[in-house]
Amino acid sequence: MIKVHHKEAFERISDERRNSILNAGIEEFAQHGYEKANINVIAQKAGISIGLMYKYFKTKEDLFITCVDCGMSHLDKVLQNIMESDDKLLIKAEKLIRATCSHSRKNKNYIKIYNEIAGEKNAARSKMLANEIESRTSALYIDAITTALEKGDVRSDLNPRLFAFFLDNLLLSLQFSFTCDYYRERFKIYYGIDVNEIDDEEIVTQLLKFIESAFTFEKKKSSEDKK
Amino acid sequence: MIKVHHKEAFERISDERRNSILNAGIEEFAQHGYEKANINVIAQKAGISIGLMYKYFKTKEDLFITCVDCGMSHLDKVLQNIMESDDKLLIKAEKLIRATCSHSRKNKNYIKIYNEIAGEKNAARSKMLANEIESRTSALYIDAITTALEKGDVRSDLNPRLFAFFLDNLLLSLQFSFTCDYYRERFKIYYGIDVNEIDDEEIVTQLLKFIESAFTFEKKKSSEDKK
Amino acid sequence: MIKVHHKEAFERISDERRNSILNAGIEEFAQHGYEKANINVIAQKAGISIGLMYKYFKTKEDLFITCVDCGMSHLDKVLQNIMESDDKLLIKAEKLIRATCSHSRKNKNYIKIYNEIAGEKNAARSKMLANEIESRTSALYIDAITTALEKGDVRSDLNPRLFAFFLDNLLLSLQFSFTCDYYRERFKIYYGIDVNEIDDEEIVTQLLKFIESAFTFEKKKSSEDKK
Amino acid sequence: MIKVHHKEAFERISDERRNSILNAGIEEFAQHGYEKANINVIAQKAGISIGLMYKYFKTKEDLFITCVDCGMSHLDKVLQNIMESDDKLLIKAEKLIRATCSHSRKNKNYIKIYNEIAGEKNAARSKMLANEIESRTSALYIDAITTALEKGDVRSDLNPRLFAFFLDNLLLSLQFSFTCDYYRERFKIYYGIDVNEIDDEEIVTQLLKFIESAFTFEKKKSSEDKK
DNA sequence: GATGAATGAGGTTTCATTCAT
DNA sequence: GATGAATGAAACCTCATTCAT
Repeated sequence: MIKVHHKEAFERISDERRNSILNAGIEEFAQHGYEKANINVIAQKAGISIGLMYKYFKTKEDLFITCVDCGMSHLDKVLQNIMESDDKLLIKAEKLIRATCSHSRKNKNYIKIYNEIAGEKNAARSKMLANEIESRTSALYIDAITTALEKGDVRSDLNPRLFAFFLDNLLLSLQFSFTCDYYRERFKIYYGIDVNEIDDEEIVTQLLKFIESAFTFEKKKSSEDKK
Repeated sequence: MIKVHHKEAFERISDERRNSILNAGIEEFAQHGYEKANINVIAQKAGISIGLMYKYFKTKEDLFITCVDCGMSHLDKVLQNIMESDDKLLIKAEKLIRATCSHSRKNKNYIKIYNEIAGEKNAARSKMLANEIESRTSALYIDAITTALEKGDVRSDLNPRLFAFFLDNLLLSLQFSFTCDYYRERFKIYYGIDVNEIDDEEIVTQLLKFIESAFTFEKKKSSEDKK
Repeated sequence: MIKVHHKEAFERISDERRNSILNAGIEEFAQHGYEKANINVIAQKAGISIGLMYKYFKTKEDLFITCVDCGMSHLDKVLQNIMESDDKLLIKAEKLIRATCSHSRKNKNYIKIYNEIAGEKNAARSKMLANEIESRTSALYIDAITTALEKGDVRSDLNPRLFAFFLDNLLLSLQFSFTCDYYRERFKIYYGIDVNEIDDEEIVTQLLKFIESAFTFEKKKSSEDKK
Repeated sequence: MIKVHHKEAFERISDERRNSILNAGIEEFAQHGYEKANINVIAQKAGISIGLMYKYFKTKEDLFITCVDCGMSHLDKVLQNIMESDDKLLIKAEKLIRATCSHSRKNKNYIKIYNEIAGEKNAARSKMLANEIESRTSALYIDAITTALEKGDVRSDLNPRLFAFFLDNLLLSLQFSFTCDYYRERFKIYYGIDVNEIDDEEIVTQLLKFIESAFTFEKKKSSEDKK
């Protein structure tokens, strides 16, 4: 489904070399952002010649997208695991929050690259990337909520697509707050403490409360609803 | 309080020219991002020579930050208005959501610039920008929630700083979804419809539900907690 | 005799302003060298507008030459005083050495400007400057030596013009060693101590010995010449 | 011992190209001085692209210093040869003077570059360059004089470091007088004839006299000291 | 006379991409 | 397949000089 962004040659190389290239690329793109990342440096870090790099990827952009795909597939696996269980929605939510915390702390570069594409200025590329990255996740969330809705596990008046969207927004922002410079500083301003000096438990608890209530609370219809 | 990032000469010019420069800068930075934005183009759009541009700003970075400050002050005024009222927290929240929608639709470039700094890779600059931009907003949110907490208007077991943080995360993500290419596409994937082809009312309603419940719901302690 | 390098207007201004301009120019040119010196900065330091600066001088070059002339005239006065006395050559030499030391220590910027023109790359400008600056000095030296030669005060086989040249070379190098970065470091390498941490007496004594002998020694022709 | 100022790539190229670059650089820097020298012109003269130039040198400054080192090493070899002989000091001096004359006439650009660094305004760079360039020479001179002193070949009351310094000053000034515009004109003013229209013999003879006497003469202590 | 805003050519440096070997 | 030397367009920034007021 997802279009590949590398030349054929890239498929014929050893896993070791492939990983070495992807890791070098991810590191460089995460550290400096797309524009300032330097392909020649990536090739050097990966231990291959720049000429060979261009045997594997037609452009810098293709290398970038391939790195993005690689980073995102990691995240995807985590989600997939959680979402395919039989847990109730709120159990899943808790798992998601915990997974978000630990994954963000362990894989900062993946998140940084995610943050980089969140700033993408090119409409066409945005479209392509969003579809590659968000389709599966969004479907998982929407399905889970829809199911919960059918089972009566959540309030009946919620729009599953929008609630899925809100939920992901919260997780997305949290991810960035763990890894990206601006978001980290912003978190510190809100919470008062640097994200690296806290125990995640308080955040998990509070965010879970926030989500849990949002999903389960339902106003009594009777009285007056703004009228 | 906030350090200025322009030379004195910039203060001596006519409002017309100042705005022309800021608008040209905001447009260029919003469209292309910091790295690819071209100072010569900005000068041209603003109708001044490049030499003069450097009489006003020492570096491209300074011009950028000045544009950021300009864009952010607009947003700030909107917030200030809403938050200084006597409304209850949830009324404020509703106003905030509505303001976020309309402001985002009207001032796309400001939001795009905000998105640009959210991707900042330089730690020092991130710190500086976050403090310039988030300090006031966060204080307003935290205060409002704390007050509501004291009045018993919201659930008693919430952490005001974190709930403020979550609230802002939702609004932030919403803003970006209205304006930034990647987020817009992501929104479309979740909601099914492009953000430009919808009426905001459904979003306002749903997000308000989400927030309202999160803030007011309180589980009965006694009975069964999980179990 | 010396061509002026300023516009008429420069002659009509007050001494205070003239000095302020010259001092600002001398400082800037001494500190940064001709190429990197900034006329706008000089005008600022001098407390006048850049427009006015160009009412006084047609070009940066003219301002520079005027500053040079000003600085050199100071040195000239010192020399004139010493050389017009009735002292014997070696007495004059000692006075010259002492004057060189003290003048260099007190008027670093003049010497630095002198050093700047010693590096002049433009042949025509070099010619003009050298004639403005060296003519009088050289004449004084050559005359004094010629006179001493006639009186039998110095060895009979010296060429007065060349010995004057050598003498001035020694004084020139000494001046630079007191003030110019490269020469100062070079002095330190030779002498072992920074020029700012020494008493001049040892230098005066030794240089005087060097010169005195050079001027007065005369090998006996007859006897053994190297044998 | 001396830090290199080029990138590795510069070491891997052919002698022909290396020389072509160095010569182009030396010519440009000698002709126009550091500030006005144009890297693009150097690259063009050397027959390479500007991009490649920057593969060899990180900055204009590094290219300059490399050119300086190259030029200075030539001079060094000449000196080394003369100073390592068993000749008496004055024989060495004569050889030095003659070598200075002929080397200066043949390698004007090296001397012009030397003159350029003698005008260096940056203290740190001055220090570095002086130590790279003057250390060896000064040591050779000081050693030779010290040895002569021990053997009784020179006057017993001279300070070897200062006399070495004076000697080098004379040679330095002579060098510049052969090649640098300002010094050349100054020489003409002193000697009456352009340095390019004379036979060096007179200069050699006279300078040797000057130095010889300075080094060997010793006043009788007893009799009259001044007065 | 005096101002200083305005100009714009020009120089250093970066880096994606090509191609001969 | 693999190399890495080579290219050159493009961007930021400086500053001598002009000129309208």
